[in-house]
Amino acid sequence: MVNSTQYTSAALKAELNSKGWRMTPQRETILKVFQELPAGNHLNAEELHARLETSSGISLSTVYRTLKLMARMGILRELELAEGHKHYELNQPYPHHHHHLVCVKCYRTIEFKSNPILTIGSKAATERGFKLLDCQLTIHAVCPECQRSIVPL
Amino acid sequence: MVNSTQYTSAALKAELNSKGWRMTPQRETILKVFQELPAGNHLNAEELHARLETSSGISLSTVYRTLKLMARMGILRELELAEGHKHYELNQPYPHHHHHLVCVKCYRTIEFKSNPILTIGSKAATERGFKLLDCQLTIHAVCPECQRSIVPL
DNA sequence: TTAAGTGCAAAAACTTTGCATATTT
DNA sequence: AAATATGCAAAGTTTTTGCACTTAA
Repeated sequence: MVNSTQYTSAALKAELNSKGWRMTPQRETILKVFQELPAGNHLNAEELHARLETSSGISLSTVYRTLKLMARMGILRELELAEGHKHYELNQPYPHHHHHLVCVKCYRTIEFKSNPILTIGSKAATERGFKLLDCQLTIHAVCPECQRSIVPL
Repeated sequence: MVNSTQYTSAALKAELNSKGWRMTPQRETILKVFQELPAGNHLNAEELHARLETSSGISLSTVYRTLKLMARMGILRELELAEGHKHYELNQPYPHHHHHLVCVKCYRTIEFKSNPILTIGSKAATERGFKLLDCQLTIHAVCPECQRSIVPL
């Protein structure tokens, strides 16, 4: 378990309460799933729901509501890597913060880090008075394998 | 009309043909719509279809198919700025290439440029053998106005 | 000619919402 | 006690697909 200490459920509760929202077992469980997710993994709503269903019976509605809430709070990052559905991962601070290189054909995804980008992104936001939540470079490209294949689309 | 000379329909035809695909009036028309779109504008499938419907009667299916095709060819950029639907814009080279700063609450979007990011992105792709199609930094943040409002979500 | 592209309508996939009930604060 | 959150089922959006017909190469 690599990332489990980043963001405690107490911190989540505090942040929720400061805005008049509430901590619930569902939200705590969902946070935990993301914290225990191995680096480089992402989940969409359906996948998260599948993991939760067995143990806790959290509904799909709540999954969607929680993902949106946490993304807007800056706790989760919304990734648009593959077709059709958003994926989510923990929004981690500096040493773990990373970007994505995605093959538009096979959707293979590679993570990479870059401090300069983080710096440029923060500056772009703050100098316009925006409060930064997330800063992600997404590179769309064709991977070496797919460059060779003549497969269409 | 600022960008009309960037990418001719002849160039599109050549690129399509090189892969066994075909130029069609629909594809030509859609390219033209994007070329004539004022800087800073984006269209989703529905909006593009609405513009086409009046004159040319291009179907929604074709709109979706064409957007996906052109995005994967690197001609269009797929943007994930607001809720629920993708937006598209021309994927423009260097002097026009830009990134997006988006308010997660009101979805106000600001474009900004950065050469260093383009450089870092190209390098990240090519040093892994990927052929670069697009490189976009998306910054999620809260705009000054929305920081003041206590409106939830 | 013949393989790719289009339009249509139907289906699929994804996400949101209304409402009664349960829970935090 | 009051207001937020949840679960369920239903509805809403967005996107894809099958198929017969058309058209570019």
